Amino acid sequence: MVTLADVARHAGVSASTVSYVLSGKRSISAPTRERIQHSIDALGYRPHAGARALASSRTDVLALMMPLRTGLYVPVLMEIAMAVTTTARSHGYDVLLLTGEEGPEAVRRVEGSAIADAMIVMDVGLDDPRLPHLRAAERPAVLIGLPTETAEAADTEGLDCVDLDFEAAGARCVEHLAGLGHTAIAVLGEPPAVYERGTGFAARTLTGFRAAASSHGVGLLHRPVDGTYAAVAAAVTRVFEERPGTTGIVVQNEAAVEPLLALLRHQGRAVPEDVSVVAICPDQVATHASVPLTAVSVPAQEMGRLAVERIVRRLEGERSGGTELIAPRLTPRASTGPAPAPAPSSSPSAATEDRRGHGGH
Amino acid sequence: MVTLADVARHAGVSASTVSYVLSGKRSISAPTRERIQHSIDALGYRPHAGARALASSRTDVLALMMPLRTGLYVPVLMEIAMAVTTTARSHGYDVLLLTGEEGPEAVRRVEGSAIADAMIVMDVGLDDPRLPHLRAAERPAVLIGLPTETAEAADTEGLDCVDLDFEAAGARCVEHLAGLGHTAIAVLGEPPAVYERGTGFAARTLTGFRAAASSHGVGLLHRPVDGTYAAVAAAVTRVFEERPGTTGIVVQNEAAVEPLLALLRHQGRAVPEDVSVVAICPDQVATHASVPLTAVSVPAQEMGRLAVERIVRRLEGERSGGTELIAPRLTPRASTGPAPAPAPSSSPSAATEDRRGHGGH
DNA sequence: TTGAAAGCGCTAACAG
DNA sequence: CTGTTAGCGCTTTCAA
Repeated sequence: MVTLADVARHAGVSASTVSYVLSGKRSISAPTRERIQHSIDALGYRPHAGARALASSRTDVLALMMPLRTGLYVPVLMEIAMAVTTTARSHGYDVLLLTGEEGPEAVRRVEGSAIADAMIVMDVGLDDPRLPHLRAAERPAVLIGLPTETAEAADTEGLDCVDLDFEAAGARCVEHLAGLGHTAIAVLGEPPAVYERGTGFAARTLTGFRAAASSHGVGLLHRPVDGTYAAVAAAVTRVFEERPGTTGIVVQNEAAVEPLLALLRHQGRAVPEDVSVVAICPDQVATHASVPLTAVSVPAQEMGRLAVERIVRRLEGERSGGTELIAPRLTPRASTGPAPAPAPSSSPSAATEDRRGHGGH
Repeated sequence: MVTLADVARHAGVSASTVSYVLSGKRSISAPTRERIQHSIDALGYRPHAGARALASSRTDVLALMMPLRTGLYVPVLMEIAMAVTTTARSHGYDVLLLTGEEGPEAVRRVEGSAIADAMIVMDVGLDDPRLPHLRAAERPAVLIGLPTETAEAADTEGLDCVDLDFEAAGARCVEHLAGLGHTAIAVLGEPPAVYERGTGFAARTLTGFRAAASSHGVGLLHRPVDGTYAAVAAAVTRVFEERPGTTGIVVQNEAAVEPLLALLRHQGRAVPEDVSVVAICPDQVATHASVPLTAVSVPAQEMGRLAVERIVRRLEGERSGGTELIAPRLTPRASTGPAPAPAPSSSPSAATEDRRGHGGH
């Protein structure tokens, strides 16, 4: 193995000089620098990561905690992971992948063993058991997600968070439909398991849906669904029985998109003439669906990139930056249109919540 | 930070004794061991990964090279990655995730910087530029995939490989259909890009398709397709124009599965009465398809697990284990049945290759 | 069964 | 602008 000492000898300088050429932490005369650089190339020298970590207390590694739990849409996670590794590399960092359910234990492991300089934490839950450990930890952490139901109630003290503003995203979807005259809307949400474990983004989106429905006087039904045709069919069928006047559907569940469109087709409901559909999903899914979908895009890449940039800044000494929410962007496509002529009478009175009807349909 | 020296002091022993308790590399009297263990717990000691790596030349990290290139089905990759991290943890290893197109450079980086003890390499191409570097490297590597078109022609000297036997898998699909009396078969393959860059598994499957078609006297058309409805429709339509007698379709492209089934439905071709469909895909996809698919399953988890177990054995001193192919398992489901009554005359003469017909249809 | 001590390869004062 | 030197925390001979 080629060591720094080898390079120093080869170049006829001291070890520290070589080290400083590598780190750039003090100025070296052009001639020596070139000579050293030449020796480095000639010998094919690479600094030993462990030695460097020991001496400098920096590993140049970021830990990515990505528990892959049921109900999550894998391609989005993967896209985030890719963006994280790519961005990290461009800043000189490698990425250690932590999946699995180690939870708090993994946090302690990273911290205690100095395995990574910082952590990026995904799939954040409302009462995430990792958070106390993250706050207590020396190393900085950034969450992709928020551990709260609303952006305001952010119990985010000492934690950096990056995420899509799902609350605004949910509201935006409802607003879009309300603006087109729809007054009865159904939401096909993430699988039940996702809500049950209190996943932050799902909870926040729901908050947004409800707030917008309330303020626009729109009726709203919310149905978690697994991403199977059967589950979607059951949910949608029930929705139309319970609220025959439903003309707008918001779907926040990538796996449910095609089943939904197939079902509507099957039921003879035209999109968007009979039913308008808005999705919250990656652009890729929205544009490739069998009907191009009006959608708020989930900017997976941007989330990964922002998280890394945030953490890198913190590692460079910057103070905690609090919460950074990406503003939702809704792109109108072929799946939404004006509400069809309404049934004879109707007098939408006030806000409406799940399973609590409001008069008029 | 709690160091080994702290523990030693706390327990009233020397540093080396603590180290040996941790590594178990020499016998320690029960009393001292317990005392030390108690100190470790009391102080919350964790060995410093960098220091350990420096002193022992072992990092307890495995590098996973997973370039995410276009045309690959992400959930399968993710499943492999998960299996890798999980299995690795159960053996005491962490996983460093390398995506991106660094290729050979990444291999050198891992090797030179002693960043990981071994590498697991995915998305192996026929003439993969990383291979020479892997052979030259000190650290062991295992490929998930084969860099060859056939299992025999394995230019696998000094490389460990783990994979599904895609060649046998391809053959198995054709045999299954041939056994049901189908004599004209079409293959919907991976996206063109996958073949163009010489991805090993796609090439090997094709080899298997062709060999089986040849030996069973079955006509075979092969069409790479992107996973879009339009691409599938174009390919299938052309197939039925070129070989109207086609009654069997093999699909090796997860994204094309639903578009294919939708198209057949749309064309009024019943599955399996008019057309039998066999897939090569994860069980998950086969069972959740709108028609449960007869399929050779892609055992993503098993591949990841085997790769790690293989590499762990090598790190423990075992010699290179060569190539290990998982035997394909075809599960009959609802998508295949006997070939429909054939057109009046036919005299299948001999083997048939892509785009070269054989008489009788 | 335990200790003492010499590094592993690098960084970062401290000196010049 | 460059060299000297003292560790970083752990493993592992060599001794006892």
